[in-house]
Amino acid sequence: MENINEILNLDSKENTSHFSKGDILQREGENCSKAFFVKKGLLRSYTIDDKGKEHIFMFAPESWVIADIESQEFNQPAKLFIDCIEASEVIILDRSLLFKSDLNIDQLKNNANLLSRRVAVLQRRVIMLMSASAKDRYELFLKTYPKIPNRVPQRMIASYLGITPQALSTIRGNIARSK
Amino acid sequence: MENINEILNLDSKENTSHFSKGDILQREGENCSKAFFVKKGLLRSYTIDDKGKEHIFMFAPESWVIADIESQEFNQPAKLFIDCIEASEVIILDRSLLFKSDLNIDQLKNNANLLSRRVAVLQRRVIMLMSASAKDRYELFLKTYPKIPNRVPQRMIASYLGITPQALSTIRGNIARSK
DNA sequence: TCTCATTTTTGACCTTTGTTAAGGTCAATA
DNA sequence: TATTGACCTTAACAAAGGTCAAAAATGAGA
Repeated sequence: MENINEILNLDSKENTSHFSKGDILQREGENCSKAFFVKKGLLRSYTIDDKGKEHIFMFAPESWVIADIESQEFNQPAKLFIDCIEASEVIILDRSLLFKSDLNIDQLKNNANLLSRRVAVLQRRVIMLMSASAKDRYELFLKTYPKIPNRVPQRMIASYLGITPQALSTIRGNIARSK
Repeated sequence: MENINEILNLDSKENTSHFSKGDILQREGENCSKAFFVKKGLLRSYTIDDKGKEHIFMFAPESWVIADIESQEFNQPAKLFIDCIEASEVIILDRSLLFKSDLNIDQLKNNANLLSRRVAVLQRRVIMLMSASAKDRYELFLKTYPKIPNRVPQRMIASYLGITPQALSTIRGNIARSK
């Protein structure tokens, strides 16, 4: 993702927005033609279900792009909230840039590569959710995102893994005890 | 996905391969530089875990493309098996076509759209796996893929939903009884 | 430092789903 | 017809994870 700035013809100094911890960049139900490139800090996207429970869909630390691609793709109001876990510097990208502007061939190819990456990550996540126990999912998460756990409260990790904070606490207890 | 043939500069008559029910197009561990466009029939991709249990990652009926994008993206041997649930006619696409050949801008944009669709579908699946009960997942599956259930044994639907065939049978029993 | 709110841990109990095993249906075929 | 094998259903029991509640730990502000 290193040259996303170039890809999108953005001068990062001019286009950077600053947000505080807890600021909400996108709410469920809003129009969501935007994507967010994280220069600094940490964002997350999540849904809230019927029972008011949060389900974290992804974390976006430095240099990641985060957006509600499903809703954008089908021209629907946002299904995901996006907010700041830490104070963050963000470049707001208009989604239309990705497809409708006059990008050159290399830019488009790079674009396709970014999307392929995203598909790859999601493929892994689906398989993990289907086949692995909560404990295995937690350990895989620690391996895959070694820098995130220290920056995120445990209840959010639990939410990302699809379990309750209590279950995660128990799992951590078991792991610690068995060492 | 209607004009994928055109996108990939393929003459479908010359490039179509025929397979029988049960034929395996890709095995775990193989090189997987290929993708498969289904002209007719039904394919599936799946993993087999440590305990020998199958986990179906996706179904691909007519006009879908199926491939192990994760492994391709990271240049690894295939993690997924791909085989035929029904006798099928398939166009075998070389993955390199998607990025390395001299595609024009429109083709590349279409390409990006296909990938966005895929991301969108996977986003929905992840959220579903994290937040919905097995019964809700089954009912959503029926709504989302109304044509597939009749063509697929129930144990495969169970495998796609991430539950055992017995659990699915019980759920179906409950649904039938409550009507 | 003290306080208050938030987060994490722990435990008792419950629900959902997995496991194992048995029996039933149906189609292909000897 | 009898047999085989794949698939589906049912049920008893086990295990994983959820729910509820309360205590302990942590942390940000005054």
